[in-house]
Amino acid sequence: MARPRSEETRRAALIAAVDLVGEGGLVAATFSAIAARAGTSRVTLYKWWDSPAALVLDALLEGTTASVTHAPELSTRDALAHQMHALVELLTDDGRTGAALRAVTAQAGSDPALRTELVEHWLGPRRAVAAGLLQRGQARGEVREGIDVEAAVDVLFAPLYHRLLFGHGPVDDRLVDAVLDLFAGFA
Amino acid sequence: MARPRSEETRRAALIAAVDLVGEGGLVAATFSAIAARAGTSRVTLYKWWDSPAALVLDALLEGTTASVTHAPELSTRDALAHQMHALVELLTDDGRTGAALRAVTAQAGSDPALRTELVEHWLGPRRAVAAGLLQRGQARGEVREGIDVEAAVDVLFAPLYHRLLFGHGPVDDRLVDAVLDLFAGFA
Amino acid sequence: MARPRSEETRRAALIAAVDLVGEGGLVAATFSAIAARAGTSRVTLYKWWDSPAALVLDALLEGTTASVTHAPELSTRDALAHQMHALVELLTDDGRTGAALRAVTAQAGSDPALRTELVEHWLGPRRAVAAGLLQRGQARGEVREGIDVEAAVDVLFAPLYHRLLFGHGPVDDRLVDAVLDLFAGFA
Amino acid sequence: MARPRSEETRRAALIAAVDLVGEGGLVAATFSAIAARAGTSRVTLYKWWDSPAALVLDALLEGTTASVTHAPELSTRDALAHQMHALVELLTDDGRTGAALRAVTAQAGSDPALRTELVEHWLGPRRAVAAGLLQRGQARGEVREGIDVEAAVDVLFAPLYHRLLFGHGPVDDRLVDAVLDLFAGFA
DNA sequence: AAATAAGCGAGACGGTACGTCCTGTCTTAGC
DNA sequence: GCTAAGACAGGACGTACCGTCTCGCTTATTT
Repeated sequence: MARPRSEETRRAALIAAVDLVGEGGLVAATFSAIAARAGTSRVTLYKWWDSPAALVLDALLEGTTASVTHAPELSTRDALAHQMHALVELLTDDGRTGAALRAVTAQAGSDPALRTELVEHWLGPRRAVAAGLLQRGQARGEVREGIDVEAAVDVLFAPLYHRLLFGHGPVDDRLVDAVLDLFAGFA
Repeated sequence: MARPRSEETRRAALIAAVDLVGEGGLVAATFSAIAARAGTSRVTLYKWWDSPAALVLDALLEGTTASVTHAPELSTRDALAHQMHALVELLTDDGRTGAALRAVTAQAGSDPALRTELVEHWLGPRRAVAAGLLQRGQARGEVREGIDVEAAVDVLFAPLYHRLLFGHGPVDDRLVDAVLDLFAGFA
Repeated sequence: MARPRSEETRRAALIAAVDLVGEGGLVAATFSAIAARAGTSRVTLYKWWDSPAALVLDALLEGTTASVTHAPELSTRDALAHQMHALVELLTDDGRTGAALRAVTAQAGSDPALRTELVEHWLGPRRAVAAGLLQRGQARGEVREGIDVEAAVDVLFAPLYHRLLFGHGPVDDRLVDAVLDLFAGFA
Repeated sequence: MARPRSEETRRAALIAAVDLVGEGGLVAATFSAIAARAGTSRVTLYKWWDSPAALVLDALLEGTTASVTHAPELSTRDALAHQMHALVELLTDDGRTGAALRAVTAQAGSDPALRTELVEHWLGPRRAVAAGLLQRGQARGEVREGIDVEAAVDVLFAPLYHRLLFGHGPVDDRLVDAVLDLFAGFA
């Protein structure tokens, strides 16, 4: 019995936010700036999102829902490699997504609510996929039984996020191969 | 030929900054708040540091200069374990340092200048030590010859920083052991 | 289609400003102090006034709108005397207005925008009245035809403002009488 | 047993101050700016002057000491006209002096100490000369006996300062003539 | 069809931090 | 003892954004 939320406004906000992050980092993506660019009212943004970072995260999740892939025919190593390469590509592709993810990641360090969201909706699902692959590998005999699966996921993916954040080395396919080469989890 | 910088003021600022980060994250550590707590002038802070994060980093570096250890009698694995455990302890000890490092790390994601400082003065020296251990290990025959040393350092340490940032799992000695167990760099 | 300006806030600012000028001169009437005393936000003041002096001028204009008087039955000399005495009374009455006018007048010397405002909304209307009286006097034959009306207005009123500013002599009714006695404009 | 005050430094400060006032008004003539331009230390300025305005006034007095003229052969009217024209010339000549005087005058409105200085060392001597001329005129029979001499001085000179401050009309020789024409003090 | 309720743009407002400027005081060292 | 150099606390400046608050218009449902 009331007017429904305007989808048009919502999309305009998401696009404006990601654009602004791409141009000037998360600092540039203030509610004021997003509202101005999206042609909406600031109050509307406050109503639907807690912070600019939450808005960017929302955009991020919307833009990359189809990242969970099924490939039963691949070996565990190849499947993991596939997922890692996909992440690398995502982070380095057009810059937009990488910049947005880096911004949100950084902000999460000083915003517990955002961190929870990020872990729950971004990191969690991706970790679950990787953990699933490792467990499937154990069932198949391709992965050692005794390993700490959670730690293994960290060993495989943390280097990528780590370099994304600090920029002390490139995030590329060579890194993925090197990490897999140094991973002692395979049988 | 002029009044020298007040060391007292400087220390008060460092302490106030770290305390504030511990209490309310980097958001709480504004120059205004630091100045108020340290009993100094805001302008003085602007004069000596570029941002609150830079100030916190300064405090961090000052508080942990003696982290580079020599232990030639240890095996490469034990030496690396030692360094990793030391990092874990640092991050979990009183909470202060961990919170500060998390804050600075996060902020580095959206502050290139800070990132440079952080990589140069915090991450760099620690990575150099680890890389040195790995190379010494290669000379000793304890570490495989063909590995990518830089990537190896990432594989070993990134999981710790990763969990520090996202909090999706504990940063403890068990994690260190699990990571070392999954590290395929040893001969 | 938006929240209307708060008249309450506006009045509080005007009162606070005049009070502060009365207590400590225009130096004391900073936007910070006015905001603090009026219980408003500093930013709101910046939004509506260019400077504390402009705010005080606003208050001045608001407080003395009814100064233009009609008295067709008076002679030109008496009408001018009336206006001059009214100004004297205004400047010496409670001290508030005199102090405010002195402050604004002084400030106008180093603030072109304020000077324009002051001339346009304070000095101008009052000069126009006086000039009107003189011209009416010329039509009536009470004032010499050949005089420079603008200069005459200066001769009559400048001494009052001059003494207000420098305080080298009293601004009182005796001065008004003396000035009129020394004015050679009457036929 | 001590180093004497540096005359060189003093002159540099005076020149710098007047220059700065000429360029950007009294607002631009801060102790900081004067010190920087004069190549002296700020503290030295604090030691010798109370405020930038006092410094400018000092320069003003120094530059125009020779303005008191003797001319016994002139009529009272001509002598007064001479003094008034001299003032007009001073205020309009190169702009430097006029700007400085206007600035100091304005500042005097909100600085009692400066006002005292200004009245005592600038306005007072000039008023005394004019008053002296009027009294000499009374002795000679050129000036009416019954007039208020102080008020007369105001009537003659206030219009010049008034226009200088408000800029509502030109300060020129025509004004001087008009004022003298409207002055009813002559016998 | 009208009433109702929420969505929304516009903009005012108090609040807080920003980064800068100047003040007045101080400390140190050179002349 | 004058001076230059510069550190420091303090306070105002003008700006930006935040989060909240009226407003009044628009847009769907729901009686």
